[in-house]
Amino acid sequence: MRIRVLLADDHEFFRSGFRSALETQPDLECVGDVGDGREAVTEIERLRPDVAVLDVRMPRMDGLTATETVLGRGSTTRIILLTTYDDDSYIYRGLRAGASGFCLKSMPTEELLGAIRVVARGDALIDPSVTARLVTRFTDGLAPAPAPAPSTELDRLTGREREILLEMARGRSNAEIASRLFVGEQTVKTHVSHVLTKLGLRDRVQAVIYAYENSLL
Amino acid sequence: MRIRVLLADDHEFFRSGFRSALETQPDLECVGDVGDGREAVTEIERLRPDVAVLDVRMPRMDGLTATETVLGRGSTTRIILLTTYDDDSYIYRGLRAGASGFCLKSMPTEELLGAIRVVARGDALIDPSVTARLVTRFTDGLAPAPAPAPSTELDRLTGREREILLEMARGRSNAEIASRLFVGEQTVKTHVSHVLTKLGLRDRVQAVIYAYENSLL
DNA sequence: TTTCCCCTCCCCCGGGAGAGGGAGATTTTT
DNA sequence: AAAAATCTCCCTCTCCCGGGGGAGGGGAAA
Repeated sequence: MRIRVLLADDHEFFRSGFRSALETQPDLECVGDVGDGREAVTEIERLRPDVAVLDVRMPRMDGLTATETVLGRGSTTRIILLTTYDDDSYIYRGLRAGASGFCLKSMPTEELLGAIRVVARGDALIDPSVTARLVTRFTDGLAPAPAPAPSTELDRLTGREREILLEMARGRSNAEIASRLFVGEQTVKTHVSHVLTKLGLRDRVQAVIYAYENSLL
Repeated sequence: MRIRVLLADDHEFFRSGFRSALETQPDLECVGDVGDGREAVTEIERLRPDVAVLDVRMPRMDGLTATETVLGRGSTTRIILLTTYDDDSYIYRGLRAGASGFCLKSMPTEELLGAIRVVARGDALIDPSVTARLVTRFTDGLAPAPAPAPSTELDRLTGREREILLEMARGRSNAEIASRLFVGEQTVKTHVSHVLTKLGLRDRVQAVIYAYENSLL
């Protein structure tokens, strides 16, 4: 039985190039290719492919949301997410959504085809550049968590955590925050960790960006 | 006489897909494809194609610089620049450089092939969605004028350093910046150090704040 | 009362960040 | 032709950051 693959990418050339690469492989079969995330959801549920290769960034619905949608509805299709550059924040959300693989588009053709076989047999494959820390976070934080409402995210922070976030956003180090708030640096670090985890951010740099983008400053 | 086309893009799939699409067209001919900007310059000057389709983002030299280079040297090759989504900041520079077309990679194949014919006969073509963003960029970029305020410090930075600053401001790690700009991580660290020193900042967190406070984002 | 949640603090550990130094290549300026 | 600037990459070293895991006290809800 050949591995049935669905491809979703908004670049037509990428799709056609991928298709021809798949057709050279006796054990792989491309059952369809679509150009946006909503079509991807529809086709995955209609065709039930073994593996779906989704671009992270697509019109109408991105690959992450598409992954959350189909897996949230109980689909057994394995998902490989494709991204152009390694952006950890995408990867985190993608893995939480239940994606089995995360690859770079610049990856050589053979490796990409190999990745499809890997996830088709049930294994997970993450680009080496992403590390074990994301995997471990994935395995224990594995609540479905499908709807990341933007305004609700902030409410999940406690009062102290919001304070810490604002201090971070002003560019202060943990030690500085600690002395300003009259607590130990360890305490600050704990709060910082919670803030990052709850908001799905990687480090304090992204926390600063979050604060500015959400008009907290 | 067939229209002779040169293609430059760092993604192998994209190039091969594009080539096969071109081969189905009796009036178009792909005279070469290259994977980076410098090769593009070399090949444009050697092969003198009618149209060159250049990805904006490529290793060694980006499509914009390549455009500026070849057109600055008097080449008559028409340039179509390809962009993905998020690099609107480059559009303006691309048009100034004298590019004849500006298209999104997600554009349907037929339209892209049509665009080649359009620019080959001397007309200009800009993707509608690109135009839209260009307009909004103009309209809300009018009020603040040429921004004389933050100039003194900022223009002490070299071009590369400004690029690095923007990358930092988007929350990217040194490794991510390195892969996006196709240079080594050591190089990025050097630039980052220079940026911090020149702007009198302590770390990249403060660099992000600087970028937001000075409306660089 | 028991069970949470919040705030506080501790340890260990890996990895990234940034300083400081040097060096080669290319291009531009002088 | 020589000097300066820019971009690239290498090394070592220190320090902060963030994850994992654990723990105690206090207040609020069950």
